[in-house]
Amino acid sequence: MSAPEAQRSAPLRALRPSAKVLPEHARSHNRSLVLQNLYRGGLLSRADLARETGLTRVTISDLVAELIGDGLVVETGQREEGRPGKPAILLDINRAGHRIIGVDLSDTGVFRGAVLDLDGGIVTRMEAETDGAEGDEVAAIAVQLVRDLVAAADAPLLGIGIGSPGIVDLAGTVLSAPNLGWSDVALQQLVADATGQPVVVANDANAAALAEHSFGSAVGDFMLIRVGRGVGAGLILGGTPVYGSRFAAGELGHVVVGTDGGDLCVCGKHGCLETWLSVPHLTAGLAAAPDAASRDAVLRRAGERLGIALAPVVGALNLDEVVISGPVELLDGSLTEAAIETFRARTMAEFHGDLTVRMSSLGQDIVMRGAAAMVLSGRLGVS
Amino acid sequence: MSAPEAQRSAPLRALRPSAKVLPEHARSHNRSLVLQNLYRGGLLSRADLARETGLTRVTISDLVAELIGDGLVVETGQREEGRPGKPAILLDINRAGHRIIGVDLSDTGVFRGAVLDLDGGIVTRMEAETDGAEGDEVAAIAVQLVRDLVAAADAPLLGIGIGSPGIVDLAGTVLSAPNLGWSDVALQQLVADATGQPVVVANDANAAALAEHSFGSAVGDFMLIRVGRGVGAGLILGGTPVYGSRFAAGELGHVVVGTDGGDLCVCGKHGCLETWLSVPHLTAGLAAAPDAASRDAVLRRAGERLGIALAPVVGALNLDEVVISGPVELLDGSLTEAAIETFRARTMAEFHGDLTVRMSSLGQDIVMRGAAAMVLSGRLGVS
DNA sequence: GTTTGTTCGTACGCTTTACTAACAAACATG
DNA sequence: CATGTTTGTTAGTAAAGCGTACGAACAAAC
Repeated sequence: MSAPEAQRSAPLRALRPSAKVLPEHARSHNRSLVLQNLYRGGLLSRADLARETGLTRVTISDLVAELIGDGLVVETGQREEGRPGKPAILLDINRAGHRIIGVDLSDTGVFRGAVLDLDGGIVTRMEAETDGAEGDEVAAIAVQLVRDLVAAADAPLLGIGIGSPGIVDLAGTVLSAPNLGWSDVALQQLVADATGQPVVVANDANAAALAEHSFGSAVGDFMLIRVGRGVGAGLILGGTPVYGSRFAAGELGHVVVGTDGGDLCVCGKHGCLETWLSVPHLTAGLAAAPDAASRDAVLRRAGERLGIALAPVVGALNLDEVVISGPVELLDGSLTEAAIETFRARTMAEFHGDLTVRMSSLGQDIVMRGAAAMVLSGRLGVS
Repeated sequence: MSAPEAQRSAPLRALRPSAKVLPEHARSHNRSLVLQNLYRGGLLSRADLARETGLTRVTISDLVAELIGDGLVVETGQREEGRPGKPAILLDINRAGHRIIGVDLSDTGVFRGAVLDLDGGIVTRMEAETDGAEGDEVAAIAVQLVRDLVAAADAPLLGIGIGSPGIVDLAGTVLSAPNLGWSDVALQQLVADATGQPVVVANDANAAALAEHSFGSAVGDFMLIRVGRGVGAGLILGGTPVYGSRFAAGELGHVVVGTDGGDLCVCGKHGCLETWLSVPHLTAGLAAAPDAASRDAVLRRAGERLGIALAPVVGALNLDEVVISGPVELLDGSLTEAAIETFRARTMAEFHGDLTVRMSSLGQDIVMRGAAAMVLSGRLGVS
């Protein structure tokens, strides 16, 4: 869900400077590998981990000892099985011992946040009305919400994740978010200073995509289309989010779709994807429709436009899946069906026929949970 | 340039199995790091490399000794400068001591190959007519061409790179290339068995994109559009090629563009990108045009369609650059101009205004040179 | 009840890797 | 000629993972 405007001089993403790699980096990679296996499967023994990772039992024991020392892993008892041999000591991530804070700044008029457990489950919810505030004022509201959440956490925090609208660079600075009146707001720094916790900030659609990747059922390469006040997308290729050279990847809302005009958009163009698909336009269209059939036509038209926009992107990237996130009552059903039909009619089944298009199952909390997934990914290397 | 059909049950790209990392992997990474710096800058001393990479002089000396032992690096004499201190011994990649073989199978009726030096310069050219052969027969022609090139090489080979039309998986098997009558042809294995050399096979558009990345002026994230008998694309994000989940990334030729119909395509749909942009369609359109003005209109219409197709892709990925490769007399000029204009009219300048669209400067040899770049990348880690 | 085989986790020593510290060689400058 | 600088190399050290070996704990077979 993106802002209609962004600053022209956004910094270029630094090209991978090809840094040296030391053995200790390998160590930290293997540490993450252990955590990933524990995170997914859970309840594995050291010997299981050795088999799973290819590392030796000795190395695994060493890594696990380190992780237990850091409080990230706990022994949860013995495996009770009728197998011969010494019974295994089961390990798991210290799920009860840590919490994550996830915040969603993308809603209109309200900031939503939560204390989450390591599985993305919500422990405590909080909201803060923004009352049309802008700039520093609304930033202060966000910081206060995070402070309240930190105070409400019932276990040590792993970190704080924030999904913000607009363009966000890799340092967690919101380069531009017109809806909040933000321009070059160093949100990550701001919240880190206020709480002393590790903070990750990313675009809300990217966060949502990560949630679908971590907690939803998305596998492989996929794009998440987020429909709300605007239209934005988050993209995950090979397990890694795509940010774009100027951090504006997924800014699809103001791309013109089709060659037959369309409504005038706030950006000045006609036929932007937002003029077909955004929630305000959809609800307006539905309200103006006299009967059920024409309401269905509104939804189908929007779905068709989505399919038209998807075709070249899926063609270029050969995606596995497109996930749609937003109000179910609007998006599920005719709209999604029309999108699929249109997409299929416009691409070659041999290349892209196995693409699946579906609604997200994560509902309203998708950004908060995605923000939590960002923390998991950053702190544990779990993806 | 891709095949109109591909098999339906293409294998899914294996998802990163999250392998363990050993210190020796770090070593090989640092080895590549040294080679990359030498490859680009050239003529650096060990101390220079240490400063450049952040590794110590000791480690660099060790790595360089290994690389000299492998014949990949040579000392090229002392630096003659009026600086105090011991004069530096300059190093460079052993450019004269190695050759690469690059092959382009994407042309109609002829396979083109070359012996190249490490900078992508062409030392010896060869061609082989295919005379409409198909299947195993045409594969044998390709293998023989490679054999002849190997025999013609005047220095030890670093490896063999092949750019093939169609869908190619990571193991170098051509899953599908209708123009050649290929289906599941293990080309890499075939050529490796015939020559005993390291072989890399990839889609021709991906190879071309890599050439533009390595030898051309493309920086950052970009897409290369290859216009020939068909239309295909190669995509490089963050310095790495994008293959797609079923290796069909870049298969844009049979995506329908626009919402106002279009000519009937061989695939059965109307208005595929190929029906606007491919060389056969362009030349046919130009031949049918009565005067210069209407010939220009043909080119502009094609450019517009390209711009329409580009808009959602660039929007989703926030690319820096789009490079077009193909017959200059058709593509450069009105067509490219129209593509740029159309693209700008359909996206937000604030997000994607700094996109550049231009012709490739690598000409006809782009695929062969890209194939050589694949070898460089695979064998030296140079990208 | 004992033996056998299996599995688990750990102790020890070794190899690889890159680092720090120190030093000789070679040059410019005063 | 003495001094300072830069280069490349020679030790010795710390980290990481491996292979081997071993004790502990259990099931199954006799």
